[in-house]
Amino acid sequence: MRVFNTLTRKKEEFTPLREGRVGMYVCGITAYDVCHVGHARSAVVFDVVSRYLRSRGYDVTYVKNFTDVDDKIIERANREQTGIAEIAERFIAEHNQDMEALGVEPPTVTPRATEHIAGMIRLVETLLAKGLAYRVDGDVYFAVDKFPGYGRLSGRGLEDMLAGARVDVNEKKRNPLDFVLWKASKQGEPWWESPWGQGRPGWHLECSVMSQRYLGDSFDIHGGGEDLVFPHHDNEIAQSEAATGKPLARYWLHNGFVRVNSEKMSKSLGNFFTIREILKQYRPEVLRLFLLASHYRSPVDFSDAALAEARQGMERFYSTLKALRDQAAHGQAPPEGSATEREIVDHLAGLRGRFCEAMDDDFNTARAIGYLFDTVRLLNAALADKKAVLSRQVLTQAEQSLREIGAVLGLFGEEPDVYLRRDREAEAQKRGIDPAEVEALIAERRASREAKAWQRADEIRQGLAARGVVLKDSPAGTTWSIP
RNA sequence: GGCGGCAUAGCCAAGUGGCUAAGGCAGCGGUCUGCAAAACCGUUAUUCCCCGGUUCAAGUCCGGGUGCCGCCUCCA
Repeated sequence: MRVFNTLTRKKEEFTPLREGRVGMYVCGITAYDVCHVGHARSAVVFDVVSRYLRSRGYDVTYVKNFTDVDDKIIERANREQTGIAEIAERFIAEHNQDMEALGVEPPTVTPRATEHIAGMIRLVETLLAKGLAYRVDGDVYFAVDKFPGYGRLSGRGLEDMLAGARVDVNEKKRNPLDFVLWKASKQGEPWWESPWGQGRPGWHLECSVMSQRYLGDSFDIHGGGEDLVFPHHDNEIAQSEAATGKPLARYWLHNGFVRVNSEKMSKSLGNFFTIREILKQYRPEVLRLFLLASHYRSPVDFSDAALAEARQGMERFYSTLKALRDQAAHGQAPPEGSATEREIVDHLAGLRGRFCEAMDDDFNTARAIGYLFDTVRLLNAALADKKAVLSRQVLTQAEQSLREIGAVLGLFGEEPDVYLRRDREAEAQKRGIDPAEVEALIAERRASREAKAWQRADEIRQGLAARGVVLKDSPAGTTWSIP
């Protein structure tokens, strides 16, 4: 298995510190607002990473934190005349709902910053004792020039950064690039007792403490969005490694951004779509397929057209899954294996290998999904071939293979009938189509067809088609969909 | 200003120097169908932004250019 390591900017062979086990830490959200599609990407990407590692037999400990004390939380709490705990609690609950809806498996541990204040104070004390930090008026800062190799992850040296115009002006800092470990709380801000007075932790500190607490001084994978590379992850490295003298994480993985019209989706730009807003319009797996159809490090452009395309793809998968199941239920189960059956069995036997080959190459979900579509095409061809009746055994095996591999991507988890029904309901609602009316027209058309009144039957079909409703006649009756 | 990334068909997108450049969506032709839809078959990039170089061989490596994006401030 090879993974791209931000630290070296290369794909490297993945070797965990302890055989058979993987410790993974991913930076989670600051709980001050509902999650948008950008958060969904990070969550889905690392969900798939942990699912895949587990499917390869690793015992994965996945830690994802919640930042529940921070300027923005304080700001919102003040605005709403409530406490930061209430705000954090509320948005953590909202986050958890969104993740569950998206089919994201809960991480092994989901620690919160405020549960680890004591550990943070200890880490600051260690850094002070080692002379890597200094105190000013109740604040404690990390002295970046005392840590050789500061900025290694983002690939910038101190000189590079100082040359940049945009550095924080703060009189208290010895070096403009120093960052706060602990800050004295102002009037009305939440605070904890510390050796430096009443204060609160700096943002970077919590991840250093919580990763160490749950995964040890050194662990295998540290992940997050690419915007966290600098300064957050560089600062984590500085704090942790300065304190322990050991490398923090072996592999640093960063997912690319979700864009809107070629711009980063973000709160500050205001160009974001919340997860719940999208899930009103599309099945959760549509969003997952959209996100996983590109490599996790590439940017993806979010748009309704892109989601609509992913929806078509999911429709294709579920239609095949449904066809496999329907035919297995009604099939006559011929005993002898035909040439078509042998071809399918051979193909399925190799599918897992191809899937792993793609995923082993830095979690190439896009390629993996391509292989799944190959399988679908082969199966559809066999299903469409009336001469080649497939045995129940092969049909079931095909369905199981698809589901088993899909599960690693968090796809194909629904019953095909349920998926297709719900998908249609959402689409009907979106377009203001009344299902009862459609059913009534279908009944009228059936009567017309029975009377061979083709003109009226076609009129109904075309009328519905103009509104996006497509009818499909089969020996069992007429069904409808909104492609 | 400093640092970094990306550029592959109408669109999305994979592509680890070497057989015919995955896959999806959309389109077109056909099979099937009363007509359709779905599905299937066929078709859609002599070429991978431009220029130069390395190599027997480059979408893939190197240099230059152009365009887009990100980080350097909270940010997944």
